[in-house]
Amino acid sequence: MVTLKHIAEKAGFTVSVVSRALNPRPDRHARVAPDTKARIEEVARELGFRRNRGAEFLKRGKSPVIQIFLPGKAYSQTADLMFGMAEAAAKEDFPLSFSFGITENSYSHFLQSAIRNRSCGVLAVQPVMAPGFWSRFEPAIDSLKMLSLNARSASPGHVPVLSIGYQEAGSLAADHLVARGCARLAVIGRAPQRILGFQGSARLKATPVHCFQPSETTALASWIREAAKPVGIFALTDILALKVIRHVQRLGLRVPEDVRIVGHDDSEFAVHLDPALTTIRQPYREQGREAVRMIIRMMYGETVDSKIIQPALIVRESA
Amino acid sequence: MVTLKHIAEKAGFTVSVVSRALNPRPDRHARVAPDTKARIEEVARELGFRRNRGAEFLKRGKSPVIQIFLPGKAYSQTADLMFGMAEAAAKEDFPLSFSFGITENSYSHFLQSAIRNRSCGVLAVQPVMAPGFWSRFEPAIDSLKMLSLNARSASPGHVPVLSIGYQEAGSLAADHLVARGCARLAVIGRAPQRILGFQGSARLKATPVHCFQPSETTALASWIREAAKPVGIFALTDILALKVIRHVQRLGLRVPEDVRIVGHDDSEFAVHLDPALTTIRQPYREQGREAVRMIIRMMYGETVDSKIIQPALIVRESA
DNA sequence: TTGAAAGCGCTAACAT
DNA sequence: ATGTTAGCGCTTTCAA
Repeated sequence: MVTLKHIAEKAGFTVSVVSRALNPRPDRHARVAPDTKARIEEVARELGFRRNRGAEFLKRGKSPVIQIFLPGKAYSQTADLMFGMAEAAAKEDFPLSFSFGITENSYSHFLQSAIRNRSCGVLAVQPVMAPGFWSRFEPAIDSLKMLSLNARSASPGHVPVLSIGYQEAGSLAADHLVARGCARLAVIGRAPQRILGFQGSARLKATPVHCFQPSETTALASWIREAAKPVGIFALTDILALKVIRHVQRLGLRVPEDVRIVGHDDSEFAVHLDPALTTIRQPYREQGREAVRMIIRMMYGETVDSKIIQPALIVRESA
Repeated sequence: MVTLKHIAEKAGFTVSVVSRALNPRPDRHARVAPDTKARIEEVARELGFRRNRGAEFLKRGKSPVIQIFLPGKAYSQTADLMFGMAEAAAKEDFPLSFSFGITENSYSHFLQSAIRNRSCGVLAVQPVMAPGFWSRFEPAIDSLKMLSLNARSASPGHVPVLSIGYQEAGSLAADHLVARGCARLAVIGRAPQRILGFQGSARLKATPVHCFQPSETTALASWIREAAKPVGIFALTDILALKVIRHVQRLGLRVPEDVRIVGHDDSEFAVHLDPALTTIRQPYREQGREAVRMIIRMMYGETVDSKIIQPALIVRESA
């Protein structure tokens, strides 16, 4: 429980000097001598000082708590995101508060609560919102530092976006399947961006793409039977891939000889399937870490740029 | 951003009275008149007041942040736990800080950090610790309110434990398999408590149990071939169950007619297997919620009792 | 039963 | 470049 006061006493300065020396964003009008700064930092290290974030932000009329809004459904992905966020936040002693929801309404509640709690850092996987949504929150919303994750709707003013490369995922899948000799491609599932990326890359290779809904497994089966082998399928989740593999094997066809399958998510079970699933791993954990790092910078007044984190293709046996 | 001050002004009292009226744990020496309390609570509700936890605990020389230590590995379960904790904490405006680790050493780091941060609430899935571990933290550890989750090692003094019913899980599996006519039972995987519960219940029904390591799939296969049908298998994770189903089907046997299989975890993919997996669902999410509720009570000085939360058998097609 | 006042750890004017 | 001071929102003596 070492405070600025302890450091001040030991180093022979006042608390304000110590505060300035250790402040992550020193005011240009409040400098300390280099020697002083070095000395104070040394003492702080010796004593194992960790700044009390609550007190720091209390003084600023704010809360250090980073408020986070996530979809309460998609399991492993959300979990990964949370893991990453928790890691990065713990490192800097920033507390977290998670809320879950998928509707515009629950998001609205969340924002109100963030404003009431004087939180200045907000991380959100935003639901699809009606136009005019943001006007409800003016002008309080401007006091919030926000970072949007995988944005689908427009955000107010200049809210930066940290995205996962969904289009790129589709692209990777198509390129891989074509490279493995598939002249006929299909995609099953609902995920506009991934489909877009898949179609885009397939078009470049002049390869036709058929799209199927998750429920259209029989339609997919007959398409598979008729198409020239080998055929390539991009399943938009690993669960779908699991189902497709089962169907293909029931049809008496072989994976990957006749049908090559790429999944998406790199779920825990993917490696245990037979054949082991080739799939796309999204760096959710890294996205979580980066999101927290970015929002912390924003909480200290920096501006950050939007960016996209790229996925990786994990090649196993199914394609 | 409504504070005690706003309420005080509107209700016509001083801040101290408002504080006492709204305090979750009012001192017996600091009562307010029932009318006053009612009036103040009304105003607080009207204004949508939410207590600033940071300031509240700052005054007490503590931090409101609940520090949480979890194994960084087992995915879906840990995620569920986190979901539950996050839900309960958000409801009461308590911030969270998660740390991940599995070694004694990382746990030691975590505790030191919790002490340094003046956190009074600690939730931990404790690793296995050497005897004498706790003496390193005396007497600072006593200032921490701790709740242990699924404890395996002893904790200092009277640290309560909130457990998952692992033994009960084994019990449920054995009872179900016997009720479904299995006269021969096996268990595959590593999880002492679940195995104990399984064996215990099987013994009561005078049914023999064979134990297999996760790697001993061939040994399991030959055991299956020779045993009188139907045979019952308890797979200690759903992933193992997936593998066993595959092996059984390759042997030309049918699930569940010849071999009945019960998994554990109720993973996302369990329902999509063929046949759909009968499995045991552990209430991790509820455990997370309850853990946070308990630790909050402890942070306010209440004492809580250890307890066990019971799992449920989800009957599908495989047994 | 209520009010006045001090102070938790920290930051940010303002003064020196 | 450093010191002094006030105050963030809240709890908690101490007095009335």
